[in-house]
Amino acid sequence: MPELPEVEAIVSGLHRAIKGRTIREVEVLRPAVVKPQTAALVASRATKRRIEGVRRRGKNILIPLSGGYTIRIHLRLSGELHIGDSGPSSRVILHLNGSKQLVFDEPRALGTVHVLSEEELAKALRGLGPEPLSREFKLEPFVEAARKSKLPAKLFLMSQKYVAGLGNIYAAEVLFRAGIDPRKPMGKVRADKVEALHAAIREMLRAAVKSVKIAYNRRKYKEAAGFVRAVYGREGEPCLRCGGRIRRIEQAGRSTYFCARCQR
DNA sequence: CACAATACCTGCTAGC
DNA sequence: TGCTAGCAGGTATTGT
Repeated sequence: MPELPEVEAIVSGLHRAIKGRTIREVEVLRPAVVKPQTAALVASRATKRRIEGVRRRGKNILIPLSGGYTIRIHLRLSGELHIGDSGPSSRVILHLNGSKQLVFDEPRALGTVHVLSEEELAKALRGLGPEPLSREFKLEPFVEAARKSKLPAKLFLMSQKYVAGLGNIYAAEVLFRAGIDPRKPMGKVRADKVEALHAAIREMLRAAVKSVKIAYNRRKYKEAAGFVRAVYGREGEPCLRCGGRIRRIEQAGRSTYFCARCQR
């Protein structure tokens, strides 16, 4: 379900709600989501620890605890994280003081919850590219990495290596904005288009974070990213720019939507 | 090393 | 109605 803007909205809501609380008990209902760790390890590392904050790195949700360990949650495709009641797809429940509980729901059980030492965390996040909304996301290194890459443009963005946080929807949308064919090897994309891509990533994500936060604050989780969709999920429909048909192709087993006339 | 294929899971929906 | 095929906002691991 979530890409950077959705994760950011979840994180900022949770930060306000649970910072400073203590974890009374950890309930792992589906051990598969903590693999390769065990329920016992996760519980022993997190129980009786204080939550120091909630933050985001790429699509990872990070909850640093007193004592040096950090909870790392990845929602993958269908994970959700909220304060409130558990249900049939709840996989992990963190019981907090003040009779609140933080519930990790994941119908497909692809998402993960781990409790990591500083060293393990560094290793888990190694290889993640810069945060697109931070100063670290500089134009020059991005252009240079692009020039050297043979990956199709869409996979370049999805790899998380050159910029963190884009997923299937935003990768497609941003390529449409920059007028880049998702199949084109990144190294063959003209430099001015790579620059346009860098700008589009920042602009689009900044706007998306803003609107998704507003939507989440109103508990409207469904329509959150709706406004960005110029191409995603619009196979056969007219391109908003030229009127041509939006196409759907498959890349690395995932759907890619684009306008073959506007993206070259 | 780069890159492609596959594994990991379950639920929903469009079309017989 | 009931079944099936296809698809899902992701990434780690395995294979070439």
